[in-house]
Amino acid sequence: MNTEAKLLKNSHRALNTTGLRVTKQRALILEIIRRGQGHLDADEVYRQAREKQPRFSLSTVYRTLQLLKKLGLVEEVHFDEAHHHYEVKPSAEHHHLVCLGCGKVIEFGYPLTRYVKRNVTEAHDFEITGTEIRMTGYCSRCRQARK
Amino acid sequence: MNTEAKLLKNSHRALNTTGLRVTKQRALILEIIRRGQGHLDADEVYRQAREKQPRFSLSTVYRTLQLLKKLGLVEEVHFDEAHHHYEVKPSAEHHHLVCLGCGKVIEFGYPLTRYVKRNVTEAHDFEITGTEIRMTGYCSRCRQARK
DNA sequence: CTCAGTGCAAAAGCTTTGCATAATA
DNA sequence: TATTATGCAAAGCTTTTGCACTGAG
Repeated sequence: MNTEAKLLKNSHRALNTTGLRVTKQRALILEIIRRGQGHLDADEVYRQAREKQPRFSLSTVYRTLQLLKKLGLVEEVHFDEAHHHYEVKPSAEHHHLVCLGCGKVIEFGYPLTRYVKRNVTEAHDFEITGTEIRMTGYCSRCRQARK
Repeated sequence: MNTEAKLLKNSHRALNTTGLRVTKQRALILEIIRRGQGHLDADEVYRQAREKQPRFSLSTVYRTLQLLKKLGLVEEVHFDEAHHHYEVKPSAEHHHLVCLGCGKVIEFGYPLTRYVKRNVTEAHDFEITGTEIRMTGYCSRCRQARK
């Protein structure tokens, strides 16, 4: 079984349930986002997709991203910039450190949701389904460069 | 001393230092953001500004917002939507709860940065200057409506 | 009086939509 | 074969930029 076929099969599990069709484009986008270690924006996904399928369309990227988001397969992440980034939904909670100097994004895990959740839930009568922590600052390299 | 004059005087403290000029527009925007309890986007600031000064320009809103952000007077907040929201920089740390049902934004204070900061700083050799926590979920009203 | 700031209009991103064609189930 | 998904092009938004004019210092 070749790689593409495997991909399609994997994607089936996720897509097939709702009567949605499994297409090469959808499988490819999902794969790109997985490979991408998160933090790809729509345009980067598009560029990579075109390397494999030169006629790949930007609209398809956006439409598929929305679809996958709705299905809960990928997550939209918000940085300081104007556009969104996407990553496959992680099972373990993790957050982001954004360097204001070079733009590098570092992921870090921190098991605080459970803890914070209880407090916030009680205090505001709010059912929490997702948490995103974004910290900004300067990485070691940029700090040295500033001296 | 009338309100406008007071506003201008208050803004002076913040703006005057860098040789920047204190204009009616800048004072007005600052005031709108203060009054707005945070969570205003550029367009809302624009609309409100035009009520006072009909010829107010959108460019001025964007330019001023960037300026105030650079000066550290306002903070840019990222929600699920495509555009940014602004609020006056709070002295005490506080974060956001976004309702996926009705879009309502609830602010909550939580003194966890200090605690998390130390851990993250050490683990990643990263100097943290800002933290934003965004939790999504459903408020009590929307939970009831879903039943 | 000078130069920073403003308004207006035009341009530049990023994202969405309409419609005919291609592909899946 | 019946729809759903795609590609392409055009439209829609939000944000940025250029330039002549206005106003703060």
